[in-house]
Order: sequence, then structure tokens, then C-alpha cells
Amino acid sequence: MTRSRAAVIAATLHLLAERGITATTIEAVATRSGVAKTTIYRQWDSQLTLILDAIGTTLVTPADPDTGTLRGDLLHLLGGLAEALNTGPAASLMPALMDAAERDPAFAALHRREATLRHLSVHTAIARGIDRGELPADVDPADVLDLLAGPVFYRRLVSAGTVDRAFTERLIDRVLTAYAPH
Amino acid sequence: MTRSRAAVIAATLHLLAERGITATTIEAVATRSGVAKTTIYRQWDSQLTLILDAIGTTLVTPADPDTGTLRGDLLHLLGGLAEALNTGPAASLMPALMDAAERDPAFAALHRREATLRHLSVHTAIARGIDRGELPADVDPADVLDLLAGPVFYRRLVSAGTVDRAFTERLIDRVLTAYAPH
DNA sequence: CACCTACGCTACGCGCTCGTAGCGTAGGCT
DNA sequence: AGCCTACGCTACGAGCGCGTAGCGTAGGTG
Repeated sequence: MTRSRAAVIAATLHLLAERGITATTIEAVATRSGVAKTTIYRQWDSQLTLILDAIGTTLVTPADPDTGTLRGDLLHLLGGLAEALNTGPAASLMPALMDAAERDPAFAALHRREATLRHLSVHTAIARGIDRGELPADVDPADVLDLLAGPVFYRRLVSAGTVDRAFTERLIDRVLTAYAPH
Repeated sequence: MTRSRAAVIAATLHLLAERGITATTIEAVATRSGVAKTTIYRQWDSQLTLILDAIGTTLVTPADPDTGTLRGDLLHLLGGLAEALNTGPAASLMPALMDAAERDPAFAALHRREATLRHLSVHTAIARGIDRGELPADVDPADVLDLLAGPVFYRRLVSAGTVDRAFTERLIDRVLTAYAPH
């Protein structure tokens, strides 16, 4: 049912990437998608509902790679993050969501939910790394996660450096060295 | 001259923090500041000019601490960053600027300029650290910077963990360990 | 065939914001 | 005193986005 839904969501995501959250107007979505404005209002109460729905539909949780080593797992996970931030729809969606979360509780809740989901597989990998002795037993997994994901985000959104495979590899090796300097 | 300028800038910054960039309207600034709309238009051409001006006025470059050790310098610099992101006007200004920079070249230029300025003292400290032998001579300073600043931003804006002195201290020690594992 | 669901289109009233025009005034400087 | 700068206020036309109402229609189902 609701054959128009996919077209509306797709148009919404395009507009979110192009213009940001507040400028993504239902009228613009209607024009872009070719779906009548009234039809959109029949499925979503408001601009907020639609955008939350669209973002929630797009951002996906990465699968647990489980390659056998912590380094291998992290290469997969950070590589996926880097790719998503470089080319995916998340590229301009993430900063928009981060910003909106600062001011609107609804976006804050969505942001928290999505972040928690994305972090799941990283935490699983870290836990396995601890079990295998690749990390000390007393590390704080949240710290490790921030140390890994933080530089990727920062380089992409602030330093404006290249976030490629070479960078994530250097990053992972540094962090692993920091936690297991023997 | 222009006695109204300070009031307008202050109101603009408040509104930027509260509502974000696109929702910061000249009419709202006028109401909030008590300065007439026409007076605002006499000093700034448009909403864009005003907001760029306000942001540029606020974000300040940290001073070079030069405490004598790299660890001491970094504690100062990252501490300042953490404080700015926690309580300062930059707290909600940074994500807004990051987001706007993704879509608007004018904001991108401002973002780049501000980031470069903020990075100056960190790069100076890193260079001194290399001279003193606290870091290997072949490190990439940009990598070190991303490794330090990234986790602070990420924890504040995504993980939603506490960014306090204990965290920056743990972070700095880990990064220094990663680069000098002796 | 009758029906029902999902959709399209036009039109509307409302509120907000834009950027400008026109006119009045207080305070400092000469 | 005269002037000039910076400012305030009201009003305006235009555009856009909101959310809704009313009416028409294609296509699938019983």
C-alpha cells in the first residue's frame, strides 16, 4: 500500500542532503517527488514526522563483521563509516542530525537511537578483542569507541582532510598501540 | 560608532544557539535585541552577512599555552576546547557551523578559516613536542590533531558522554602512548 | 457492475519574513 | 545655534510555507 511513500522518502532525503533539515519543506518534497502535497499530508502529520521517518529509514546499522581479529573488525567498521561519510546519504545527513539534535528533543532522541545502534557492532568487536586479549580487560569500551570514531568524524567535518583507507588504517594501528604498548 | 552593533551581535548569537542558523531571522534579532529592523539593515546587507559576522566575532583562537611539556600544552588546549563545547557560545554554534558548511560555500569558508585558526596553537605545541623528542620526528601533525580533537567532538556531539578533565587527560595520555610507546 | 482506496488538482486563509520607503527624533560635535 | 549621525517607528508589497477543504479519477477487489 501507499505506492507514493518510497518516492516521497527519496525526495525528502535528496532535499535534506541539499538544503538541510529546516529548509526541507513539504512543498519542496511534493514538487521534487511528483507526489501531491495533499497525499503527503495524508501519510504524515507534519514536516517533522516526515523528516524523522526519512532519516530513520535511511541510517542503517552496520553488520558485525567478525573477521577473527580486532584489527580486522575495526577496519571493516571504520571503513564503512568512512565510506558512509564520504559518499552515502549519511554524508550530509549526519551533520544535519547532529545540529538538529542540539535544539530539538525529537531529533535528539533519533540521534541517540541511531548512534546507539551504530555503536552496537563496535562494542561487540571491542568486547571480543578484550576476550582474546587484544585489549586489556580494564579498558573503557566507550573511550575506545570515541578514540576510533572521533578522528574519522573530525577529519571529515572539520579538518577537511582525506578520510581514506590509509587514514583509518593508521588510526586503528595508533589506537591499538595506545592500548597495548607491548 | 554604531552603538547598536554589540546588542545586535549578542542577540544574534543567542538566537543562533537557540534556533540554529536558518531560523535566525533578522526580524527575530530585531525583537530580541531591541534594535529596529531598519537599523540592522543599515549595517548588514542580509541575514547571511550578519550571521557570518556574529560567528566570526565570537569564535576566538586559543592562545599558545607553552607550559614546557607537550602534555601540559595539550591539557590546556583540549581543556579549553572541552569547556567551549560544554558551556561557551561555541557549544551549539559548532554543530550549526559544521552543518551549514556542508551546503553553503560562505559558511564553508568561515568554518575552514576558524578551524585553521584554532589548529594553529595545537600545531605549534606539536612542533615543539617533536623538537623536544616527545613525539617521533616522522609523525603527521594533522593525524595527531585529529586523534586529539576528534574524540572530544565525537563524545560531545554523538556519544553524549561526559567531556571533563578526566576524559581529556585519559585521551591525551593514550595518544601520547600511541606515538611514543617506550 | 459497484465499490473503495489511493491519489491528483485547485484553491484558500493564515502567518512569517524579506527588504525598502518615509518620516520623526535625540545626542554629540562644531 | 546649527548640523549631522545614528537610531526608532510605521507601513508596505511580495513571496513562501503551512495545513485544510472540496472535488475529481484511475485501478484493483468483491
